[in-house]
Amino acid sequence: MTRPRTRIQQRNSETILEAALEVFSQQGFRGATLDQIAEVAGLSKPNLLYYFASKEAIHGALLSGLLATWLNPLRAMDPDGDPVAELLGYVRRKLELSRDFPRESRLFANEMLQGAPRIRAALEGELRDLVQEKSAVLQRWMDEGRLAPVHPVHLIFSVWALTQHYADFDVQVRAVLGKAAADPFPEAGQFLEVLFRRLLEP
Amino acid sequence: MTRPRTRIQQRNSETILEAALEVFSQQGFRGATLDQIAEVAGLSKPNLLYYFASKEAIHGALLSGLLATWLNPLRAMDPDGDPVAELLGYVRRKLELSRDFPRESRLFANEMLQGAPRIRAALEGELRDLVQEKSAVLQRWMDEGRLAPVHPVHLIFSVWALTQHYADFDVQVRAVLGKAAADPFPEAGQFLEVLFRRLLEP
DNA sequence: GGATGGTTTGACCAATCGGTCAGTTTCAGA
DNA sequence: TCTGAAACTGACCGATTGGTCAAACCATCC
Repeated sequence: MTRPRTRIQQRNSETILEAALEVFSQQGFRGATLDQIAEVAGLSKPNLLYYFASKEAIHGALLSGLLATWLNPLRAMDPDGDPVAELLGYVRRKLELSRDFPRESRLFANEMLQGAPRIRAALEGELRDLVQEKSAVLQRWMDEGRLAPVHPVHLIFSVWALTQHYADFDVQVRAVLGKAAADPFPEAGQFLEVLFRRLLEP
Repeated sequence: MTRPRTRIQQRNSETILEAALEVFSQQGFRGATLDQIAEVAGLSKPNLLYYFASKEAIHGALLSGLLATWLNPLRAMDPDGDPVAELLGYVRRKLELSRDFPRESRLFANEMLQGAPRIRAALEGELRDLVQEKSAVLQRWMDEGRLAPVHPVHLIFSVWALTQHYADFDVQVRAVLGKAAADPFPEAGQFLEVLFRRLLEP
């Protein structure tokens, strides 16, 4: 919450968070060490702790704001737009997040695997409320016959699962597709569009 | 690989692996400690190391065999069966794995998030080969007009993503659905059947 | 009862963990 | 150029880590 004031504070805080994201997203909270983060950041360990009070504080700084970024694409789904186009747009934006911010996705996944000890409250509050709100919109679209009927909450789950898979299980995806296919995301985008069109077009 | 001989060895080996699964699946390899595992197992730490040479050995014993269990449902997909029924059967069996063995799923997910350092070879070998084989079957079914055309490998990815999501992100699923819905799996099963029917029925 | 081999443990080890602190270096503004 | 605050560091701390080891325990068969 503390706003960096000087240029040095600004730069070093960002450097530390960037390095911490790299390490936390791969090792999880307990598996990551301050020495690793310091080395990646190119700073000394005491210097890290000059900018952040503790390991927990660095992790917390990364997590806070992450959920918001994560939910923005869903929030942007317009109740007054065209149902299929709106949902396909949501899927596309979510997939772009997986492509452009895979480490953030893995940080989130790590937190989930550990039982979400640090963001459970946000899950049961902010996240739940938004899903309920958007589920109601989806349900209305289905009632109006503009979207094929399906369980709206599980529909949202399916968007999350299908898009995050390409970030969290990136190694597996690339291992299966082989080294020939450099970038799996264009294909994934096409596949997901087909999937959700067939699922949802009335 | 060492086969337990006496009854005590049998029992304690199983107890240790059971406890290790509990801890590794939640904390990841680096985050887990032998003390935690020993406490969960109800054994002393030196006694753990009497049965397994090292922490790495315990983790390795869990991972080996896991991939096989994980791929069995896909392996069981019959090239001579009815296409839609075969794939829906695969989805159902995979979802049952998520329901009955969520810790194994999370152990696997943890390994993926870390870049699969210990099973990368198996991913690029055994896993890749099986997916290629089954993709060819799916492609043939599509060519024969018995399955709607779609990228076969990404189709398999989608089965993995959608089913494993209910194990790996269990906390999130339950947080969103609220405490009212005790068991999300029946609904999930129905949703996935609808999804794959609409996607694949010609 | 004694011998034997599998089983268990308390005490211990070096290495690493998150974190502290006294003190030094660097920088911005007057 | 001086000065005070900001930035940085080496050395260090107690706790925890994975792992070792000699000694003790225990069940079984003679």
